[in-house]
Amino acid sequence: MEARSLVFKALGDPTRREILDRLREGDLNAGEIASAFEIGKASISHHLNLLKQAGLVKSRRQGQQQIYTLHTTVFQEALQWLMVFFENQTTPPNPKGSGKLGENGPRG
Amino acid sequence: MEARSLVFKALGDPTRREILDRLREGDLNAGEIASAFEIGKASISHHLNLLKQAGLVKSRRQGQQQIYTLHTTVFQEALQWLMVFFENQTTPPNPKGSGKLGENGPRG
DNA sequence: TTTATATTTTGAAAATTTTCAAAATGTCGT
DNA sequence: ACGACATTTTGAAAATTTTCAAAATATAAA
Repeated sequence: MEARSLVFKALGDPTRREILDRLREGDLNAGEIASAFEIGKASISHHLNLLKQAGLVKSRRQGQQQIYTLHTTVFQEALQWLMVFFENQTTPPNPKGSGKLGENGPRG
Repeated sequence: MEARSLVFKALGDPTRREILDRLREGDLNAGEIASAFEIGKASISHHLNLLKQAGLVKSRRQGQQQIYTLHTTVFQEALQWLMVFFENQTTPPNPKGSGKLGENGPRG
């Protein structure tokens, strides 16, 4: 599947977002991640695999354990894609400027 | 379902992303949107409904037509959520700074 | 009110996702 | 090689999503 769908689909699940959230505080192995949830290990393993396919996490083996880390590059790409929705948006034909771009519009 | 999952799930489908992309250039009615895709009108109506539930678009009636518009507030919230993954991330224990934040890190 | 146009809702099939239990794989310590 | 532990893969059930055709709804025009 295309990279962008994989990323947004991965982010569309609360369990997977919580996994990412926990990884922000530091790397975790699969067991540590699994024990934070009610669902089984196999299910977590599946979620981890989706996150990996999306490029949102990387994993490395350390002895018996598989250690998962956030991989921020893909987050940035998703971020950029979202930002284009503001920066490149042609001015709509609505009455009264709809350019809700924050304090400074596109290009300052 | 929670707002955040709705938004990311909505963005996880290529058809829905293309709908959003087309709406960037200006408002469109349901028929105009549907005719840009191979799939049936009922299916597009369903996608539009999901986008609406996610808050990514709004619709208004104009005569017989239903006109769809981008609603950027929710984009910004998704954007913010993603940004927190950089700004609030505790420095990882990896060797050599992993703060891949672009030219200027968080807080300049 | 009848007819036409635009869109949504309904009901159902096909496809995908989530989950679990059990089996398989990989690594470590003996 | 063997047993214990950590994790993934497999096979299958349950739940959700995507799609379509047909019916229903809403507005407009005659």
